Amino acid sequence: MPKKASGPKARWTAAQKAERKGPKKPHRGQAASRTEAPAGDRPKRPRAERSPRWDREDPRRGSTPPREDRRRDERAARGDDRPAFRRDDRPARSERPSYQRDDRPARSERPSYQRDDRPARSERPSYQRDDRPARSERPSYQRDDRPARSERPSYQRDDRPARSERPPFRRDDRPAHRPHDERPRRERGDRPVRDYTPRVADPVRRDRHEGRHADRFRDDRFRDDAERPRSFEDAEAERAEADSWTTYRSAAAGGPREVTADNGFAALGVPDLLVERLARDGIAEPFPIQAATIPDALAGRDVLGRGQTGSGKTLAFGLPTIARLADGVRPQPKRPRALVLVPTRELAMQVSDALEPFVHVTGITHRLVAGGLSYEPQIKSLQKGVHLLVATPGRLVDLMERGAVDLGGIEVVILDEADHMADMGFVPEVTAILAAVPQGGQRLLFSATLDKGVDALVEKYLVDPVTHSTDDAQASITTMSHHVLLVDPHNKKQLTAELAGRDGRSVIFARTQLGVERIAGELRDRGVLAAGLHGGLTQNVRNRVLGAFRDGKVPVLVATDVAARGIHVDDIGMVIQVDPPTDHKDYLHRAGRTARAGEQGAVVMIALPHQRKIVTRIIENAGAEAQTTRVLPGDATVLGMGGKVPAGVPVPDSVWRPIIEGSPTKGRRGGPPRRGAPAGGRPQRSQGSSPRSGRPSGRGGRMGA
DNA sequence: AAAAAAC
Repeated sequence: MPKKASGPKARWTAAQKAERKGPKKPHRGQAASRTEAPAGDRPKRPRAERSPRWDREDPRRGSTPPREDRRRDERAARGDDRPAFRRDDRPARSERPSYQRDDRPARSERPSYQRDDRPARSERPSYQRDDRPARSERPSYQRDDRPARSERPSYQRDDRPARSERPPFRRDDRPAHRPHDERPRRERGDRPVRDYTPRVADPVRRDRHEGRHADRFRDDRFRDDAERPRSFEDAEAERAEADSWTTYRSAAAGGPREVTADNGFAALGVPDLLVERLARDGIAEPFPIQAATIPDALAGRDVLGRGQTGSGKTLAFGLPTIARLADGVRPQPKRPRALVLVPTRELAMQVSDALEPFVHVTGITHRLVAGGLSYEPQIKSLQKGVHLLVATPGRLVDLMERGAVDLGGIEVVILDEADHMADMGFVPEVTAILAAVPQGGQRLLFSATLDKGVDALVEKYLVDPVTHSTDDAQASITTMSHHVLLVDPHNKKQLTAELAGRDGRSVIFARTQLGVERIAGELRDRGVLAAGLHGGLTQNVRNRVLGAFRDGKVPVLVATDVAARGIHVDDIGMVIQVDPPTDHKDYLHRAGRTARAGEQGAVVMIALPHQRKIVTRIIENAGAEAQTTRVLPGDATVLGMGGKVPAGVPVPDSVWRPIIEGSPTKGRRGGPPRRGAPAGGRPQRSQGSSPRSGRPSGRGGRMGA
């Protein structure tokens, strides 16, 4: 085929043109070939070659193949297998329907309404009929770009009652929720720390706090000397006076209390709002660990805090963190600003509850994130935005993987029971979490037994930490008495029952989940109302058991080390250990369930003769001094410690089962559960079968070991 | 070495 000559212009003669045209290569649009051969003359193609569409017998089409098919046949006859859009036998472009002009984007590129396959207009939902007003003309709720209803905060779901119908706390204009700069300065919570220095030197305030001169108060405000600038000496003198006064006030605690901001917490730099909230609970003076760590924590430093069990560590890290979060900066969705990591779910709940009043009073938000609880509330409040997260590691990592939380906004991380969180079992999750947190944020590590175990974490994630250790005071150790009771194996169950049968609350620690179940059952069989607590139970049961113990419905809690750390229950008079703890740290934590915050308490180690050595060494390492006594059930030593010989009549199922299992409607389906069988919150780890499915008293074996 | 920590 001659190409266009590049030299002097050659022109075709008419004959040449006519020859060239021929049937071989007709011009586009001329469609010579279309009329060339009548359909009937062509050989019939084998069935397989025909258009599949045509093969479907459509009665409407009659016997003549449609035009396209005819064309294809003609092309095939010519041996022309070029694609349709390259062929020259189609009608002129302008003659063809728009969808055959070959210049529209591929179907997948076209907007849905140009794909030619949408249902008829009347079949389409109203928002797809293309006749609604322009987006900008439509009301906001018809713009189709707001998040799904379930994703929106409650106040944007369009179904709440009118503002005037709602209770005041749902009207969304409470101080904490007003934009930061519209709030009065007093409520902004962004004043620098030094603004929180005690105002004890103000005589007007002092009068008010003392409750004297109540009727003079208004006048006093305008007294000259109340306004007069004070000299440094004046201030110091008045501060000293006020200090002695606060001491007096807290010593004389009891009865309705004045709400005052002038106490030891204010002196540490704790914001007024928090100090006042503390005072409302009668908490006026910080514990040593709080006094030691709060100023550094408020200053933003990394802190390692080691304080006795029951010495108020939760507030030591909680107050400075809350103070920091109360700066008016609202968290973005899914991006909490601070994180408290704890090793057990119960402790997470306790920490969350303990911080609640202070979170509330500062108008910030916090959220418990732990396993065994439903995902939805946790995910929803994360989505909504929350300042402070109190979490167990497993669930938090889970939520990270689900994309429900982004730790990129975390400013403060607290590891409660930090040495435990640095244990092998926790390390993968804890490091995953710490790696997801921005570097350079504040880190607070607390534990009663903070030791070298955290060194690796400290090295990697902390910057110039300051260590505060207050154990030399040995506060809890001294209000606690330690005993080793040596007993022969065949007497161990009876001895345990007698100690547990004492008046008041006791906790019994055993080594394994099976041990817990067995001991709790054996105690009930001897007439002591006891309930087991361990990680093999559903969270429901765990909550109920701990709740019943806290409420006093069950006086004896039998637990694994799940309850060894941090769990606070008032007035536990005795800790009984039927299995020796792993090490001196576990001993201290178990022991620390009693003698909380200055109370008295006894720690009893029940040891078989062969355990004497190991047990003595553990207690020695713990820094305690124990009395070792050989005992028989019912002897003077046991009774002298408050032990009582139990009735020996089994506690009826009807008494203990409802306490532990709750209402039958909420319990497991399919009839009563096997007695004592762990409910299996985590199937892969729960114990396969009941440790004591038969009559418990019919089983031999020692307790423990 | 057990327990804890996610479904």
